[in-house]
Amino acid sequence: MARKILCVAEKPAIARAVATHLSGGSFQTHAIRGNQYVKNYEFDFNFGEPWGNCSVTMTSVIGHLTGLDFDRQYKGWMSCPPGALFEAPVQEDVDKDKLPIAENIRNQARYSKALFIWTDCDREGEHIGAEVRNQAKAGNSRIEVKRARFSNTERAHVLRAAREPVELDEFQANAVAARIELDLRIGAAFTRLQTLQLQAVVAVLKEKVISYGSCQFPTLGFVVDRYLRVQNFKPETFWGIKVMLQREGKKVNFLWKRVHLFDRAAVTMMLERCLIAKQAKVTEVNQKPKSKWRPLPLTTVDLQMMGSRFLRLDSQTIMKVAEALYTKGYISYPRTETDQFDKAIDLKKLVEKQFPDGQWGQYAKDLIDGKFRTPRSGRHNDKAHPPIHPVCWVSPSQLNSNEKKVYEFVVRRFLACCSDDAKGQGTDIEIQYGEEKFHANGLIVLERNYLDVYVYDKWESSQQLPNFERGELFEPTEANIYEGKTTAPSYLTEPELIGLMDANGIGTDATMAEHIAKIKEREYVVVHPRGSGRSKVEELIPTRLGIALVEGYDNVVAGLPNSISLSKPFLRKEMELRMLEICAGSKTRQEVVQQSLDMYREVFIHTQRRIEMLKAACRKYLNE
DNA sequence: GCAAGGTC
Repeated sequence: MARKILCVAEKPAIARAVATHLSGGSFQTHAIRGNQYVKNYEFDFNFGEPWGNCSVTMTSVIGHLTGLDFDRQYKGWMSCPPGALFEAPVQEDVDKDKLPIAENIRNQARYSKALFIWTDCDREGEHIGAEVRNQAKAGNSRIEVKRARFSNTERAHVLRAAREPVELDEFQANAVAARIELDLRIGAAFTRLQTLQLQAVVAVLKEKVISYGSCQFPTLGFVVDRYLRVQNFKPETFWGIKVMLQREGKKVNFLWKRVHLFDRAAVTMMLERCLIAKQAKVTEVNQKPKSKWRPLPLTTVDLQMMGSRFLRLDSQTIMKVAEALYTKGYISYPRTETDQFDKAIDLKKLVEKQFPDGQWGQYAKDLIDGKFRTPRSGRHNDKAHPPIHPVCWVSPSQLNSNEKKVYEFVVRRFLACCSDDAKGQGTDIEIQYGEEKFHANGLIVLERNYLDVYVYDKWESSQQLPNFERGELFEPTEANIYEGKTTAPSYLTEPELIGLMDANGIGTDATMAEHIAKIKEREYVVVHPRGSGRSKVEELIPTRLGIALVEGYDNVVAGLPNSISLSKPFLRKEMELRMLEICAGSKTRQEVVQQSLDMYREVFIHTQRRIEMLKAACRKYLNE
C-alpha cells in the first residue's frame, strides 16, 4: 500500500487550493462530521525523496485550535483578587467549536506516516502549526512532522513547497504562546480591577465592562492625545509677504521662502526693503521633468486607510466586504502586509481578465498592448500572502453597493500598479527681491498614465507660467504683507488612526479594525461626522469616560521613574521586542513571560495603590 | 462580564 501523508492548512480555502495543485485537479472531497467548512481532499502525489508516491489527505483547521483560559476556580470575577491573575493557573483547551476539527486530525493522523503542516508562514501560523502537530501526535505518536514553506498559492510555488519541506519553527510558536499568556493575564487582571473599582464610584458605570487590553488602550490613547491637542490649541497670528506679477495676461503669485513669521514689525521691515529695491531679479529658471509615482501594491493597512478616505466605509466594514469578495473568489486574500508582487505571479494574465469591464476594460487592453509596466516593490513582505489584487472579473450586477466600491478600488489600484507613472513638466522660478527670496512653481501634466484608471489620485496642471529669463529684472505688480492665524489640528480620523497603529506596532493588519470597533463598543470613543458631501469625514472623539481613563492612568504613573502609562504604545512595543528575542532564540518563552509579567505587575501595583487617581478622574468627568 | 490572534 502507498504511504499516507496528512496535510493540514490554516484555512479551508488554502487546503482546497493546495489540493488542486498537488493533485493536478482531480481529488475526492469528503465532508467531516461536525463542521461544515472543513473538508478532507484525497488524492495521490509524488513528494520525491524520501517519501515517493503517496496517498494524501489534505485538510485544514480554521485558525487557532485552542484557547487559553484560567482554571475554573478563577473564572468568576469575585473568585480572587484581580492581581492573583498574574499567577493563577491557566490551561490550554481545544475550543468547543473546534473539537470536530481536532478529532478529524487525530483520526487522519492514525494511518499517516507523516504530517505536512501548511499553515501561513508567519508567527501565528507557526503556532497554529504546533497546535496541529499536538493533535496529530495525540492520534499517532510516531508520526513524522514536516512543514511546507509557501508564500502564495501559485502552482509551481506550491509544488516546490511540497517537495522541499522544512521543520516547524518552535521559537516562533513559543513567541506566540508567550503573547497569548501575557494578553490573557494582563487583560483580565486590569479589566477586573478597573471595572470593579470604577463601577462603584460613578452611577453611569454600574453595568459597564471597562476593559483594558494591550492594544485597545494605546488605540484609545492616540484618540485622546489628538483630542487634547485640539482642545489646548491656542491660535497664533503670523504675517507673510506675497508678491504678484501680471505678465502676458497671466497672474503669477510668488511665495515667500520664509513662508511666514510671528513678528509683524520684522515682516514690515523686510517688505520695506523689498519695496525700496523696486526691482526683483530672476535668479533661477528651472524646467525639469516631474513625475507622480503610481501606487505601491495594495496591503491590508493601505486598503483600510484608502478605503476610509475614498470609499467612505469604516475599516471594519471594508474588511468584511473584502472578505466576502475573497470568499466568492473575486479578489485575493485581503489580509496581507506584502507590498511586492512575487515574480512567479502572471500579472498580465490578471490584467487580461479585466477586459470585459465597461469602465476599465479598455484601459486594461491598452496595458496589454504595450503600456504594461512591472509594479514597483515596497519594503514589506510577510512571506505569506501576495498584495491584494483581483483574481477574476465580476459583473457589477453580481455585487451589492459596498462590494462594488471595494472591488472597483482593488481593481483600479491593481491596474494602476501595472501602469506607468504620470509624467509632467515642472517649472521652478526663483527671484531675489530686496533681501528676500521668493519662488513660483508651474506644472504641466503631459502623460496621465496611471491617473486615468486610479481616479483617487489627483495631479493637475497648474496655471501656466509666463516666460522668465534668468537674470532679468522686473517690477512686481503688487507686494503686500498679509496676516493669518495658525489653525488647530483636526480630530483624529480613522485612516490616521490606522496609520498610527501601524507605525507603533499596535495590532496586526487583521485586527486593527477590531480594536477600533472595540473602543467604540466600550464607549471610550464616538464617531462624529465633519463637513458634508464629498468632503465629509468621520472623526474620532473620546467620550468623558475615555478621557478619564487616559488621564487617570497618566496620573497614576506621573512622577514615577520608569513607569510608562498604559495609554501609551511603549509597553506593547516592549512586549513585541521580547517576542522577537524568543524568535531569535536568545530568550526562552518562560523568561519572557516572567519578565513581562514583572513589568506589568509593577504598573498594576501602582494602579492599586493610587486607584484614587483613577477614581478622581472618573468623578471629574462623569459626575455632572 | 476580562485580551489578542487566527478564521467562517
